[in-house]
Amino acid sequence: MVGLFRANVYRIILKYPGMANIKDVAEKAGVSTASVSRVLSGKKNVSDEMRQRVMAAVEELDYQPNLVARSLRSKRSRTVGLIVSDIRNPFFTDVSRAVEDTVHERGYALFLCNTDEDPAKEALYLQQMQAQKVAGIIYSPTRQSAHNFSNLDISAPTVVIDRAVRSAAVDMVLIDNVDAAYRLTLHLIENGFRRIAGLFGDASVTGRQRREGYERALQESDLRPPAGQALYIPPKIEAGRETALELLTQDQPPDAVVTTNSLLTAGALMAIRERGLPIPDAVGLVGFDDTTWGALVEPAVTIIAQPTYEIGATAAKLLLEREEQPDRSPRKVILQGKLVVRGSSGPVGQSP
Amino acid sequence: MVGLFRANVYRIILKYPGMANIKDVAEKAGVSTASVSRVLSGKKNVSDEMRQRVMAAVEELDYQPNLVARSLRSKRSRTVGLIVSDIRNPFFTDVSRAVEDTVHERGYALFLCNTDEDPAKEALYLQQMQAQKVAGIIYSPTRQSAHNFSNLDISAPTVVIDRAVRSAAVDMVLIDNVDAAYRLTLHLIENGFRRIAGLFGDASVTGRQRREGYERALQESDLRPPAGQALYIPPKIEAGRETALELLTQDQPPDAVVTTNSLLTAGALMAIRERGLPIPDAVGLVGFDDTTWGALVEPAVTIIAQPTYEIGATAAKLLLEREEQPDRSPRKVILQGKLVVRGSSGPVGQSP
DNA sequence: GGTGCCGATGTAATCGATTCCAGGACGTTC
DNA sequence: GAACGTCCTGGAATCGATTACATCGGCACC
Repeated sequence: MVGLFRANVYRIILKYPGMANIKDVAEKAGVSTASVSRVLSGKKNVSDEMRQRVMAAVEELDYQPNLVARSLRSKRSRTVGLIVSDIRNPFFTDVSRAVEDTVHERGYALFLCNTDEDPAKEALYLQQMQAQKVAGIIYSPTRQSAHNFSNLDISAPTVVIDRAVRSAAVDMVLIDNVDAAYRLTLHLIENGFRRIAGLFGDASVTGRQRREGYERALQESDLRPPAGQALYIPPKIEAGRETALELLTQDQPPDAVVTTNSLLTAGALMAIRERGLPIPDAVGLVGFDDTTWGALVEPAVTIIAQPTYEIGATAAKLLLEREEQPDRSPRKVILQGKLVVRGSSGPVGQSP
Repeated sequence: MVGLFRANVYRIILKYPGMANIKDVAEKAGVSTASVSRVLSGKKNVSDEMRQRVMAAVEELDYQPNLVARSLRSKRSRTVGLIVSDIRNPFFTDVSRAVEDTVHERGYALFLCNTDEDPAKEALYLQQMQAQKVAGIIYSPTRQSAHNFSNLDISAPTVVIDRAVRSAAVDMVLIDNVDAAYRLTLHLIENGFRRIAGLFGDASVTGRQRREGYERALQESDLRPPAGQALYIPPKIEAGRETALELLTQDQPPDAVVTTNSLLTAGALMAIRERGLPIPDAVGLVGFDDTTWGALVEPAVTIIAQPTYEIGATAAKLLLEREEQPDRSPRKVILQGKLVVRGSSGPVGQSP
């Protein structure tokens, strides 16, 4: 007797609330589970009476469909995965927010992963997401993966962001990195800087592309990267700081530094401060990404503002569009960075 | 004939690679699916020969278990949900990274949601996560939800972070906000500030607690919040800026401002700059959270550094522990913020 | 040698939905 | 009134795993 009572309590706890399943709803409404499913999935060919009875039962039982069961049977889920190197990079923070907003509007949930630019971690996450049967993946590949993208056997729809890949058979949302870095560097040259060092991220293809734009701008003005002062380094604040410290101690230090992401910019700024050099009079500084701090430091830092929110939102839209039209030909959306001129880039000799 | 051929191609595409299921593995190995499952789940009572045959078939077919099917049957998933107000708040960015690291180590994936402090969105996300059958939820509730936490009928294991809730029946990871704000305010007083304004976030209970610490510190020194200068406002940069601008225009402006999160700190800093007031000589400024920029602006901002990574990691560990021991009594982990003294907080009249 | 236990394996039920298919009711057409 | 199409509904298969239960062989014990 006691045993039975216990069992009942247990059952009640387990069943209530929100634990009713489609069978319970069907019973309560006096219809089949097939009909419940039809009503809930908004199919037509359902009578008004049926619809009402089912909805009443749903209300009464506080029924919530089990999404796991649903995706098992229907072979698709309302979940998308986002793979970035590190969510703490403000660029990816903003992108992730945009992605989440956009997919959420359409009833999708978001898986988030950080790869730390580690191809092994990346491969693992890609596999895990596919095992979870995500509807699609938004993905910022490491340099290695960008190279052999086609070997990655990703079967889920994929949108690549921020970093171009070789394979053309995938949607991409990028900015024109060569052009952005070109404009950024040109701006320094126009303001009178001549020995322009460059700190480029070594983990992704964006570093290479941005270096290309940097070199092109120098070339066109008959300048060259100062020897040993255009370097690929890990995209981390500490690496930026240490490398910049070293540059600034050399015999012929640079009169300006181009950096290609906000972490390197922060590191370089710290180094310049530590050396006690006035910006921009002794050293100019420019970078990428519009961070909170970039506008707050003094002088504020000249940067290329990437349309982060738009990148994330566009990627999410492309992905969900592909759900509808799996065979649509792949698109490559190229957005423009915006040069935001502030105090850190000169002109030389005219700062207050 | 053509039709048949097509069908085969389609099947091949669908099946390969990585599309083998447990039945395929069982057939290839010449055993039952039950045995495959037993081998893969690392159960004992499996012969060596069985293990080898199954593993060989798994290799050969590049089999990956379908996690959706697995969680449907076994009624648990290796996914945890994280619900924050906005991932772009540096506090939550860091926490999310810590959570992801920690759950990933144990083979779990992470769902991320932003509620924008909107109880409706929050309720929706909570429901959605439970429908997805997450293993647990890490959750930073809005003020409203913190109040009626027990009414939320969350059936999944939950760990509340950052913001205490009324119900004691849930794990929590918090910092001692009253004490932190007390120390922060006391520090200003000790440095000679007297008219200390306060900008407190209005969306969460942390704002209230931090105000309590602020008031306590003032009281103990026989001071009071300047009339109309201790305010609850939305935790956004723009709100912080506008409110601070207004404060600084009053007849008797504050000689220092306490802010309770990094967004309000940034806003207040902008306002002080716009008014052309020197920090800390005309106005002192202190806040919460150790952001990149807080150390880079001049003068650098005195703050309470919250142990963000530890908070996230601890919350994740508590959650996964509860998987093992569902009936363990709830724990409340209280961590300490660390006062990081920098230039923005004085002492008055002695800045270089 | 019978009994009982244990370890290894297979068969089949099960999780909770969707979806294929069959069939009944009803209307239309010739 | 037979034939046919359409609309609505329910029964049952299905998705791909886990797991309860049954079976069987071998070994120890009395």
